[in-house]
Amino acid sequence: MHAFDILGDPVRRRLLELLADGEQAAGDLGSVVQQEFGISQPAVSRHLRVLREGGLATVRVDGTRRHYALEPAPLREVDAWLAPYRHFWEQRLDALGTELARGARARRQDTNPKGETP
Amino acid sequence: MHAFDILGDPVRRRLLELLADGEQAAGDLGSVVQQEFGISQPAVSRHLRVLREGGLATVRVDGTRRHYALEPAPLREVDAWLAPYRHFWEQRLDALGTELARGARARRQDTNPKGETP
DNA sequence: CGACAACATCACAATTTGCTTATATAACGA
DNA sequence: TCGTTATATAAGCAAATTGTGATGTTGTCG
Repeated sequence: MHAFDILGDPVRRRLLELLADGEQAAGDLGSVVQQEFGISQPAVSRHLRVLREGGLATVRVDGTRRHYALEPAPLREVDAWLAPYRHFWEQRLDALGTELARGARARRQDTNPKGETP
Repeated sequence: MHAFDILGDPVRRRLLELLADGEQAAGDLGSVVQQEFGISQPAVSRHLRVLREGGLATVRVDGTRRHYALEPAPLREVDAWLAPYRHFWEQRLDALGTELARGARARRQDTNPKGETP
């Protein structure tokens, strides 16, 4: 299953948002998501499984608890897929952005002269 | 339908890739995608409809042709959703990246090389 | 040992999705 | 006007997804 498919579900997106703050027990993730979406515990468990199988989360077993952690690699791929479109909303920055991502370590001395925020 | 749902389909992702190069007639998009995925014309038409209804593409009618163009706004939202995760793979670059996004104005000299009007 | 807690899996129903074939619509050109 | 081209819509079907209630499976603890 492609990362985009996995991200298609709002429950799973929420789970990933929760995981962005760091490792969380399945039960803790569950209570949040069950409340917010009105779904059952097995439903949450299934979503967690999809995240696992899609490589978006890893589990650490600790006694009877399962601690889930974010695995960023697939998100990175999504980010990479998005790269060619980024210039549509960052038109004048993409050239420099590419360079940046490649490792050019900024010989910047005059960045953001007007101090603007988008 | 959320942008992530729309991006979940490989045919639609391919269509967007083709549209990244600029406006394309439905037929041209179709011939590429039909060949690559072995699907029929109605199938492609349906995918184009999903892109339209999801706000990812717009159509310009020209006689019997329909020219599709990319509408980047939803992709931008996806990009924004991804932002909180980006530091997982760009740890030492994100500070500069932020600064960049805020208005650093690249010494660009090659804008709009083909002289196209949007 | 026995009961409870934390999670996973099973079995099945309801939707949803994506494809195909057939057909409709509309503009063009002879 | 008629046939052709370009594209969309409709009808029907198969497969995948997501949910629920029931039931496992392991640890933990008194």
